[in-house]
Amino acid sequence: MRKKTIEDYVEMIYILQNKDEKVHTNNIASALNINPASVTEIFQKLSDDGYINYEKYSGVTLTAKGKKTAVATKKKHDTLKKFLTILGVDEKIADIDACKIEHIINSETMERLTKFVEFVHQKKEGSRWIDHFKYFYETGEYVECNPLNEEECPVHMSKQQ
Amino acid sequence: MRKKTIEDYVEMIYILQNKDEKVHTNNIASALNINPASVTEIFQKLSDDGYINYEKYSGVTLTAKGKKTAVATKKKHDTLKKFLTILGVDEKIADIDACKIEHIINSETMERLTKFVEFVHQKKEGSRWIDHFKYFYETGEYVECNPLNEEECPVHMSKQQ
DNA sequence: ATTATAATTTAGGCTTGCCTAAAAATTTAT
DNA sequence: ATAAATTTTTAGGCAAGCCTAAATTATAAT
Repeated sequence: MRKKTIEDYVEMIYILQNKDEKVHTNNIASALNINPASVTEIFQKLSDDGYINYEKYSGVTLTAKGKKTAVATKKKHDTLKKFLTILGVDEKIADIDACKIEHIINSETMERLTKFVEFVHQKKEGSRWIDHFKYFYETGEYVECNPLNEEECPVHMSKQQ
Repeated sequence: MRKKTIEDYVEMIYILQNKDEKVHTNNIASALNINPASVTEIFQKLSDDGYINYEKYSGVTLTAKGKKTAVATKKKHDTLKKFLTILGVDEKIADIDACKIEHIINSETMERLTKFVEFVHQKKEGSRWIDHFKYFYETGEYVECNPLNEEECPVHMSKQQ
């Protein structure tokens, strides 16, 4: 599996913290599929860098800095996932890809994607072209509906019936 | 800078090969901003893995396998870049992000993005909602044009004048 | 309270992808 | 054709991110 970034760990601590308050070596180890001994090293590092409060044999909690990073990362993740889902990517795959892309994407790019998701969620026109896109994806045919005769557009017909 | 993948190297060899036929240690080193000594190591590895033909002190050329990988990677890159550009991401940033995403993105996701780009390039309706998106991005306002009165839509008005 | 079990940490090791410095081969200039 | 300059390779080193095995600490069961 891919090497994990600081963001991966902080994000996962954040997620687990909402269940258990204190997060332990083993939780992270099994959640991220790595060896507990490695988690100890990582805890040490995250602590040095000010992301977590760590004392041996007790669990860890996020610092303010850690939480900020976690929230930002999770937000990116969620937006990316939504975005990919809009394009029709399977939810599981969207999740996996979001998890990779969230660490490398430029912030301007992220902003655009975020706006795109917002835009599409404004419904109406959004859903209109999305339907066309899906039809295009499935059939390869690019159909344009006449605004004056939208009811006759094959893309929308099935939905309205 | 980020660690490079096999794909990075193969892709760059492919690009340089179109200019010079034989690609040398130094070309790659300066193009990818790493040490020539490191390129030698990488050449050895790529050769072992069957991506290039390599003989010491002579340059390298791509094998069929190498070329296939290169073309596929470059195609992904170009599509991703186009895709981001459609969303309004600055071209330079789009290039950088494409270069990162191309190595990690799932093939199903890539397929969707590809179709999306094709779809948008079918013009007409594509450009219609894209204009709306841009307007939304810039003003924060979601404006919907009445299909019966499209000429009056503030988003399109400026374009038509 | 003692023992057994489980969790955590330490210690040491491996691989990958880079680096620098020095050696070797090749190319260029005279 | 030889010397100088350049390119390429070799050798050795380093940090990151993981691992296993063994030691330590904490927890649970009797």
